[in-house]
Amino acid sequence: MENQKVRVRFAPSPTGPLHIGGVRTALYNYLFAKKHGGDFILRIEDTDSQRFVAGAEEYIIDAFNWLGIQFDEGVDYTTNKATIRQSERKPIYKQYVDQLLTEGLAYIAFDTPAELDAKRAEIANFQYDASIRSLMRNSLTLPKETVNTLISEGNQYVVRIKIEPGHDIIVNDLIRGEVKINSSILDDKVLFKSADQLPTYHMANIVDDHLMEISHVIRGEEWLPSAPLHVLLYRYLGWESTMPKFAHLPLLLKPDGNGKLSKRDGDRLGFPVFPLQWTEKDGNISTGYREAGYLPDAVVNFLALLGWNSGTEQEIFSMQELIEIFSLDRCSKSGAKFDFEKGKWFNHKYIQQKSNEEIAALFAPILIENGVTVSTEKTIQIVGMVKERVNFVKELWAQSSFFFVAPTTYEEKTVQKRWKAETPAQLIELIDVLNEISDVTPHATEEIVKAWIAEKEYHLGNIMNAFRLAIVGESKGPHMFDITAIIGKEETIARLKYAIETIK
RNA sequence: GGCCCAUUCGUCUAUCGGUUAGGACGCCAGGUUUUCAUCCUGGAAAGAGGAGUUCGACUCUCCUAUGGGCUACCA
Repeated sequence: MENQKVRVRFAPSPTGPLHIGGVRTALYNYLFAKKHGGDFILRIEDTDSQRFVAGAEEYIIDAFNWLGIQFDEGVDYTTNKATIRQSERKPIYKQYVDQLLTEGLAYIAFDTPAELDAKRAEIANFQYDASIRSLMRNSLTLPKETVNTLISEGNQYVVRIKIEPGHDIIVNDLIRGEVKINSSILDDKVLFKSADQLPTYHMANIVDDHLMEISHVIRGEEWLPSAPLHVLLYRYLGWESTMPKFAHLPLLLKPDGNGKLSKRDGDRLGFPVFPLQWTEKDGNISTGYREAGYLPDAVVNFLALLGWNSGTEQEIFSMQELIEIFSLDRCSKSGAKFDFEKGKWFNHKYIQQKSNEEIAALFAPILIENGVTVSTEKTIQIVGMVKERVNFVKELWAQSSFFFVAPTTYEEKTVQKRWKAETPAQLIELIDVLNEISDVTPHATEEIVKAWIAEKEYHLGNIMNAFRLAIVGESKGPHMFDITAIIGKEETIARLKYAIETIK
């Protein structure tokens, strides 16, 4: 048992796009598995036929592909389809439900939703426990013949776990330590529904984790309250000695206010909560980290540090470094508010870290979108000049559009500040100076222009800022002579002439 | 309402009884940049409250408060 191979799973329900909190849970599972040379498994928990959403499963696999998180089992990467679905394992669960039934550890209940609602209204703090079940219509209160008759007549029923009250159940959590709960506050949870012949989450989850030899269950804190039930199920099924170890992760919280992070927060606060874009049935589109311009490794890094830290002051980690250094005992216990600003910073860092070639390749489609045709070589060069000023690849356009498109208007504030009465005459002189230059490299041009400014005793700042305004249209951008070298002498002069004519 | 979990700068966090309570994001200031941004330097900024235990508590215990989760024939 102690030397058992590490096998962990990510077990989403295909009820919609994968939430960023789910991504983090999966990431921690992945890091833990890889750290220990174990397996990471995808299992689709589609036991709720009502809430199934088409496309969700594909979305989940696409998202992890984008993030660079690979499953060892549960995905067929030639077709990009999930291979383990609970909805396809009905007979397996049924077998164990029957086992519990014959051993008297579970029972059949015929209560209708209406009957249950009535009881809830009647009894404060209603829970379906030892005292209540004696008042309800189930195989514990009804004669055996009646039960059989009800079933054969086609009445729907559920199977409930039979919980004995009055004893403590201990859950040993790797992150939280020992959590003790008294069985009296647990209710007889539904394990199986006759209507669709499917188990509920709890039953399917325990059976699958056991059968798949899962060693560690790493999941969100929202599962902590049902962990005692799960321990009980392992016990009832006779699997307690090989029960996986539990680790309940803190939740991702809203950046403002209270509550856990939800899809609506993204819409409301203007940041993605999904890895990839998702289009709903009604056509509503929720943006994703990918579409927002995030680099997948930046997202991974950012998420890894939301609820875990290395204990060092390092903050930038590659996936490989994370795998080496990750450990569950450095996970924090309290929920983490989602800080979108820090996410931007991570992306900025990752953009700087990448080569100009890589960033240029991501920028190329944006150039095409803007109707610009330019060589790869030049794109790489320009990216090198402006990438340090952006957080996202798409911001590169605003920082570099003047390389491709001449300004037709000029920022008013800068005109006021930089365009003096003598400026037009000086720039006409500058055109003459530039015309004489044969070596247009940044350095050579700079030498000559500066020599002219010095000779005429002009104010360097005044000339250069007016020059920049004419070429860029505003007061921003890289070194002036780097810009002129890229756009060329003809274009530089044309822009100067246009500015002289246009700016009054 | 009941049960469970949590609580260090605005945010993410370090600290595993003895520290000037450290780092990062963000913010502010200065520097670099002939511009803008980047970058560099500096600054403001925290132990929820109250009882214990201890020579000594951010750290251990209890109470309170606050936040979060669960309380479905959802997962």
